[in-house]
Amino acid sequence: MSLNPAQHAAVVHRGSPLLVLAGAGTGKTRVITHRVAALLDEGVEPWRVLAVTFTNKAAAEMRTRIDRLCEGRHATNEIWVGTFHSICARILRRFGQPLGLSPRFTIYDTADGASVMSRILEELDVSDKLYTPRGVLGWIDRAKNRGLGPEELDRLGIVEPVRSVVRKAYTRYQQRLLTADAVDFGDLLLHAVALLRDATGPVRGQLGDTDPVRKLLWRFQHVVVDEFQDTNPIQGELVDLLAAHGELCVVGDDDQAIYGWRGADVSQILEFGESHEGTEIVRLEQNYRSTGHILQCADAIIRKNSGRLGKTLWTDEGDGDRVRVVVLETERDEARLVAREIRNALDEDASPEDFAVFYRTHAQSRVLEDELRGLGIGCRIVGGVAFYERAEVKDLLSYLVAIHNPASDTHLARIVNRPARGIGTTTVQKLSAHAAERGIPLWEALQRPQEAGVGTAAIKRLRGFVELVERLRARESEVPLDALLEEIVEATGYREALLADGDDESMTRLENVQELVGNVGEFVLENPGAGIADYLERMSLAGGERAEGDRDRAITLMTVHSAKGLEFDSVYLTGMEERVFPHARVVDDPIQMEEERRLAYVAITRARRNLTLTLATRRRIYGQLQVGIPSRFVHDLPPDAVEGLRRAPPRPAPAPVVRERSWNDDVVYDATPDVALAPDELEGEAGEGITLWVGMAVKHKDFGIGELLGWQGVGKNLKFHLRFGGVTKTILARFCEPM
DNA sequence: ACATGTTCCCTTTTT
DNA sequence: GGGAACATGT
Repeated sequence: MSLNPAQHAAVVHRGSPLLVLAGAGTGKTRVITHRVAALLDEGVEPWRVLAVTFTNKAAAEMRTRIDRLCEGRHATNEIWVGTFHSICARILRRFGQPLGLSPRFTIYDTADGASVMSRILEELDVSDKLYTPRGVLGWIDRAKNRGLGPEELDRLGIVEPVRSVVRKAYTRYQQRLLTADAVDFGDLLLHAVALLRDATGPVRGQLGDTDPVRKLLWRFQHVVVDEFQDTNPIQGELVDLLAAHGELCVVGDDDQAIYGWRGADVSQILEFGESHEGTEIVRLEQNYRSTGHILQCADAIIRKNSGRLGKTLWTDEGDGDRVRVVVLETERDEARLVAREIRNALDEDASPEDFAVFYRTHAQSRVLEDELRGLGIGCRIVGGVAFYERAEVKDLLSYLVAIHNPASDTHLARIVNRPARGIGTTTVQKLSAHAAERGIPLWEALQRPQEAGVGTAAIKRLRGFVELVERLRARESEVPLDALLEEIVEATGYREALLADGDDESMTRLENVQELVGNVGEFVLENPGAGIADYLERMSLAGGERAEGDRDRAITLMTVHSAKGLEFDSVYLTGMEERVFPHARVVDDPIQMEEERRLAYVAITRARRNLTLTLATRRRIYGQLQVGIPSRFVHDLPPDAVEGLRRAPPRPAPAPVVRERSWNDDVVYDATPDVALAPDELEGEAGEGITLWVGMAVKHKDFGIGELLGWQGVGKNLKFHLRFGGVTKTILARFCEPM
């Protein structure tokens, strides 16, 4: 298939910055890969091309597709393709020494950072109720996303006394990480930018410059950035630095910006033209993915946002089936419906990989997984409670870190008594305090425990531990990584301890340990000669993406966020209720609501042929039964593109009786035979009641007439969120009357 | 030092 | 409802 005119224009444009506004399903990756291939065909050397993506999956796919396009004509492996974080890691390992980092520095994940921070907060002696490690790290992360140091926190709008605490914590945290030869995610970007920024002094570098970092500034003749709408300011600066002497092409879709909460700044794509002189803008609007009806729904959702660059997707493939909306009683009914339909389709020879089930938050996945597995449908759950967050996995990975990087106190402290070897918290605390006092790494304090005032019994055990770690450390260079891990499992007594315990939980842990060993084995197979550092980097940056082998016979369950960039024949978008999607936490903030709307847009545009939106009128949230009403996004869908949904006729004002299962809303589900559930599959019973909807008028005897914003609870505890003029109140429904 | 009990907060979204 | 962090008892 040849490129359409817009795609072609984006591929061949040269000589000035290029902004490609690529709507969902318009062949964005195609444009990027063709552009890179064209550059190589024109004689640009592969090592002078950089392609940056947001996720590892996208990077892998891009590389594969570039390889395929170039078919051995070019040394495509010399192209730099990677995520922001992996590219920064690469730069810092090579050139980070002036910043105090060794080439073998460790990348700390959020949990590692939190463990460092919790000690710092203890030292600072601040209230652990007011200042939690993750809370303070949140501020630090926001600062880092914008390239701000400890002294510039006021630019975040952070006020006293929090600012002082965060400033002190931030300063100490950076020192602590540096002495541990470690960086966190934010540092990867921050340090790389600092390095490159320093190299752009008054003495401008040039080709042939001997300074390695200045050479780097000249290296890339072409830089291509994917998903540019999700970049944060520091990433924007990084891109500008790397493309300082080359040509920059950014690709993205302002309508798919969904990471504002993480510091991404849509204005970078909105204002790219202004900030980059001579920018050429190309719009991709022809959609090759979805049916017309799906696109009509997507457009109806997104057009309500303000501040868009504005695109309208179109297809010449026809309208296709209508988008379905199915209203169910409870989240279990919802899950059963999804499971039943997919089961039927699979029985008629559909492929599992064509199905995806989306939800707003991970918490919603459990019931769905339950019901799907109940019908024998294999599920692949993306993200969620990660394998790599299990205690046993973290323990073993901590052994790897501690062996590889003796300076990493936090990992050493984690494993010193794991499995239990009689080195208790008192002992570890004494050693830590001693190490901090003398300004030495914990590892050194461990070797001279008598100086820290540790008792004789503990001293003996510590000696055993130190010898154990040293023995394993010696093995690092002698055996392959997977063999080393096996030795760790044995030599530390980890396996023995789990076996001795013998209960179900320990057996599960043992299985996880086996799985980790297997995973490392696979990694070594794919990357012969890889060491601890390579594996750990993959773990931390790839979020531990697991082997895709089990993918074939399984359907995919994931949050809408993780669905970005993917497409499926049939998509189920579940939990389409107010306060679920859109999430309760954003309904009062118009800015966040726009992001939520973009999220809905992303979800809808994932579907190729079939899209089903489901919602439950009652749902358990935190174990509390909540009454739900159809999401505003459901209301926004164009009636002609949708089935299973009709407006209820206006009703006379009903009596103000409010009981459980006491409302219907103005959206009614038309049961069609293949979709309907048998009565015995439904939880609870039907009942008659009144109609409630957001925006309806409700009267209260003291406050007068208010506008209904939402509600919570059931039965006697049903409460209304009401706006009376400028004030909002939450009032028990039984004190109110509908108008 | 470890096992069991209790409370709390949680739920956005993740490189 | 449920997991993790804390507290208490042996």
